[in-house]
Amino acid sequence: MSRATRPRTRLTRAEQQEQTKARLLASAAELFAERGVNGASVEQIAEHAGYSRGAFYSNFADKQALVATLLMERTRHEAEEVGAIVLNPEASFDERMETLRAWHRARAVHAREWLILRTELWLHAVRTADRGLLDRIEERERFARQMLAEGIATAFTTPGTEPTPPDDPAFLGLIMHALEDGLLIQRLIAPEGTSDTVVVDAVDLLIRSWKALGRENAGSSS
Amino acid sequence: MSRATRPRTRLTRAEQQEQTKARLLASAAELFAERGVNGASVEQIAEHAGYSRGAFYSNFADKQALVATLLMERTRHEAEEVGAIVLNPEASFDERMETLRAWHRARAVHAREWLILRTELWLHAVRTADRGLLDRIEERERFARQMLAEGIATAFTTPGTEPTPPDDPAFLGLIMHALEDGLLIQRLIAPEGTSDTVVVDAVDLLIRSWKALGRENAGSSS
DNA sequence: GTCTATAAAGAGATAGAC
DNA sequence: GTCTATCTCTTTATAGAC
Repeated sequence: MSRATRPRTRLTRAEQQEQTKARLLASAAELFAERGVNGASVEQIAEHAGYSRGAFYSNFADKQALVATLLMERTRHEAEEVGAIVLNPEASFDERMETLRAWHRARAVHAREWLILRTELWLHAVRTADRGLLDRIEERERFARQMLAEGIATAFTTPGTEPTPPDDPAFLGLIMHALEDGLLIQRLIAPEGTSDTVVVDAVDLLIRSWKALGRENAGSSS
Repeated sequence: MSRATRPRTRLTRAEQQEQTKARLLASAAELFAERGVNGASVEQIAEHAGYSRGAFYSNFADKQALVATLLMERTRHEAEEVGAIVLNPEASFDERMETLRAWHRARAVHAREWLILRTELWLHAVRTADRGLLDRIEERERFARQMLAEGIATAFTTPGTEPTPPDDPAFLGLIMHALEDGLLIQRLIAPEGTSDTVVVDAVDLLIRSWKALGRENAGSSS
């Protein structure tokens, strides 16, 4: 059995298949961003990953299965990373926010591709009305909103200045999250007037504005 | 000549062709929203409009030409309508805003389809890197931002309360516009926590927040 | 101006060799 | 597990009838 002769230098069967699967997924992500889910054929995905159509079909039942896997993998991966940062109990709020900003900066390199891919995927999920896909997406969006809501709530309590946000934190988190995506889209399709710091600039302005409104509300009610 | 016998009751040749073209465009808009630009075939578009493939190709050079026409037609139409409302010199600011809100309410019925179609079209333009299409889209976005910027600026001068918005009106307009789209997307893919008045609620909160911040800035600088 | 028929290319998916 | 060959269906686009 040739497998026993080199147990470490080469990948095991299972590892190699995982590698093939991962390469196909990465290839699909690239091509989906570039040509859309419908615009990228199975042959192109396989070839771009260095395989043939046969390899594709021995790793995924069909094209739809690959789309589902890609969406779930990316969503879970992202949620885990952001979750690990934001929920880290050993870091202060400021430290966590700084780490999160760094994470966003690192991601910004592929912001365009990631935004297009994400858009392509939700569009695909909405169109196919696939409940499994839609549930995953919904979960991701709720998670993002909630993280932002908690961050905002913390921003209002930490400095010991104003005790009350001017509205439900969940609503403020929703606004922040929606704004981020909206700004990234604007930056993609109408870049004029959008610096590369628009998102953080906008977030900063909103926090300051809400603090001002919070102070006014507190003042008038006391 | 049978044409001369009923000069009014039936459409002229040119009118009929315009009607065919319009029907094909409407059909394409529906199917694009439903299945994506790549997912809707020429045959499906033609058949759904009540024609055959032949009729399609005698009205459009190819599929790409239809996409371009659709995008330009919708963009121009929308800009004209909104422009006519917002730039109406005979109406007061409040009247114009009320008319605009009514326009948005009327559109809300097809909000889902319109959002998906718009997303599908910008995605298609970005992917094909078609400069003509991209320029049209960019124009539309700039126009929307500018209208909002003017509306916000007016909101700060009309009541005679605070003279200065807390930031460049163009930036505030960008935020409002991005936020609108972002919220509509959130409402589509993760409706939980988004009432059917989220957009107007968010806009209202932001205006109030910016006014509060503007008052603070004015107070501290005087 | 619109329809029917058809050409030519590309898609998804399967079967069998290795 | 991956490749090559192949089947079948759909696609875009054109040509010629009416």
